[in-house]
Amino acid sequence: MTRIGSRSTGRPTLNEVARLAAVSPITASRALRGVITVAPELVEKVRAAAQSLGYVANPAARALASSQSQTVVVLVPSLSNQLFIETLEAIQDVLRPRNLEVVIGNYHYSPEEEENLLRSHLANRPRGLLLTGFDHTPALRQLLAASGVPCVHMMELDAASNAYCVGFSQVQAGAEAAKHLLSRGRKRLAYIAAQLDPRVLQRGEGFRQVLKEQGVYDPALELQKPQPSSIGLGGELFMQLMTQHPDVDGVFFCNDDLAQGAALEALRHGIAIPERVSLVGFNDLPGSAYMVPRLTSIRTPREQVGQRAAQLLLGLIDGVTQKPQIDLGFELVVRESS
Amino acid sequence: MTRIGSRSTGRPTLNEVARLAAVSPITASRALRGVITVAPELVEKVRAAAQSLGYVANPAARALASSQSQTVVVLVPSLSNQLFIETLEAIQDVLRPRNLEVVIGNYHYSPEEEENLLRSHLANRPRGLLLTGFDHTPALRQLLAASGVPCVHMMELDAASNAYCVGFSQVQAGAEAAKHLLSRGRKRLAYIAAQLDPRVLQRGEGFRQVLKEQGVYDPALELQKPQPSSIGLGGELFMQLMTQHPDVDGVFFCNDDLAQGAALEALRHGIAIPERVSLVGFNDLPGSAYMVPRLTSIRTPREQVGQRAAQLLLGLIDGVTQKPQIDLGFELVVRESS
DNA sequence: GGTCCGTGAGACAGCGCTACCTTAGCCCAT
DNA sequence: ATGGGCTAAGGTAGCGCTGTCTCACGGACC
Repeated sequence: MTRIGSRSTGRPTLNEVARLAAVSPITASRALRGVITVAPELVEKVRAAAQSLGYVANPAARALASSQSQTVVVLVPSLSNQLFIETLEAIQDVLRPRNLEVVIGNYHYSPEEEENLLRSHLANRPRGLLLTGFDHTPALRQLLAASGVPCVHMMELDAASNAYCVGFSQVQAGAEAAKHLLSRGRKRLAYIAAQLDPRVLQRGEGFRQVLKEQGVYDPALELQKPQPSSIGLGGELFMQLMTQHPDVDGVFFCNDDLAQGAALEALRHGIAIPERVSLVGFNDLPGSAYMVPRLTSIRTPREQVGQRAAQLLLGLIDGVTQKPQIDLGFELVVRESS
Repeated sequence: MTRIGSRSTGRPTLNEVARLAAVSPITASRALRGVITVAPELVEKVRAAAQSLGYVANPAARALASSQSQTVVVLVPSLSNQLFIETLEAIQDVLRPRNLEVVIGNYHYSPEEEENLLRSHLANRPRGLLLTGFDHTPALRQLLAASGVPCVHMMELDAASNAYCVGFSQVQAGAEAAKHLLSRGRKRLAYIAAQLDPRVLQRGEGFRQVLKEQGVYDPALELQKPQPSSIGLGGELFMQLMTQHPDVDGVFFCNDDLAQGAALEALRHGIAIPERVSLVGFNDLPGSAYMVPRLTSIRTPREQVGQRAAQLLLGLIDGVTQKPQIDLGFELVVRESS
């Protein structure tokens, strides 16, 4: 039994693995990482030794020595929105097999909180970053540039910048909703939005542009609230709209939970959907296909965004040149509500 | 300009802070951590120096030297279930002010995946652990005991073990649902469940026990499916049940999404709720209060579970003796569906 | 007036790993 | 036979921080 130093953690170290495998510590390190050519039989010996000791590398020591951790930081504005959960799952599916730990940061739609989160997470020297959208504080941009850590932005596109991004055009998606409602012969079109993040504003902008082009835009029919979107709020805003503007015959919602709440409230008040008003939601969240009536929505490729963003990031980490912009589009799913 | 070693990261170190503050590095370390008495004026000098250099401590170096990181690992079976999101948010709210980083692990309802996650996360020497329920592999229990890391179990109670836990009695909650339906004069009671995790099984057990006591238990009226619960599945199972057993007059669902799907499907098929069948859900998820009709449900204290579990863990970390079991109860919320 | 103790500050060494440089051995070309 | 280039393995020296021991100092006590 070797004497264990008072500050030791008591668990097996790389040195012990190396001793058991009768190689030098550095060879053991290389064998386990598989980075530099080590004779196959030595690799096998080291692997066996590590296995038999139950060796697990100390990430802190590794990070300190290499000044780099095996983590990827993902910052999302919310976990309550099912949207980001599906994206996160897809990211994990891509990065876990590469032994990268996914660290999740939730900044609650606050750019300042996002900046603080990034600052503290950068201290861990992550291998890569996945950020949501482009709405960051100037200080965050500086941190990002100074850190030199590869970064991919998700959910939005920005042809103007040369940043790496995976997403779709929120403006076009909003426009698509407007065109669809117009194609159904609807003329008095309203926009109900909450949680006014940049993407929601872009959707509204696309919707508005089409209405203006067709000469049917009425700013009085826009109901935008900063609070988080929810089923309850959707019902409330919808009834408010229908009371103040009974002639409205089509509504676009920035998120499906609002549309679901509206559909339920319409049902409760006997407002015929789609006969009197057509509803179009956004994101095609799980419940929408089962509402009464089933909701028309714009399905957004959130899993693919996560998957492709993670793959793009892996490429950047490996130093492979990558196409900076990936547009994954969106899909209008027409159901009974329109 | 001091020469920077080739392996240096280029960012300010504690040594530089100490030099600027004209104290020894160890004093700077103590001043910034606030652990041992350092003269207040020195603390101030060190703080100012750190501030002016933009110093952020290197967590890897700190973890290596102290063989302890500033993280708390939370393992949850799912992120898709809104339930755990609210718990996670509450945990973060308690631990972030204490400068503990919350690391989230999702094991997708697989005990084996949970074990692997814990194994890899223990390598980081976390300050504490928050686990969901008591359904762990034997190897996980061993890891846990061997690690000596403080641990709190969430969502379930287990009076038999001496483990720390914060939750409520799933069995009693199921029983409560049965009693409520019986109190409404219902006799042919069914149980619809999916995602058959231990907590779902316990709810079913409580429900079943009451029915047996009242002599109205019929095993044919239990519909249990292992796949994830969802609105779609709830509608499907409900219609299947009503087709095969048209005399059913009350249904308890293990989760609200199933109940929501059932309510919508009932609406579509003209099955009168609650006149013909009463529905009782579980968890009181966001949409349930807005369904048509509004759903009766059992509200579970998920935010409080997160909050109290985190607080209990903080106490354990600080070495304060704690009451091992915290029962937060649940609340039957009666609405239109029953 | 000397001893003791408590307090605040510093010196030293090491946590476990990997970057960097060096060395040993081999093959091929000359 | 000799030299050069190449590959595989090892030696050395940190990465940046903190645990542990030591020391200097001042006040309290006999």
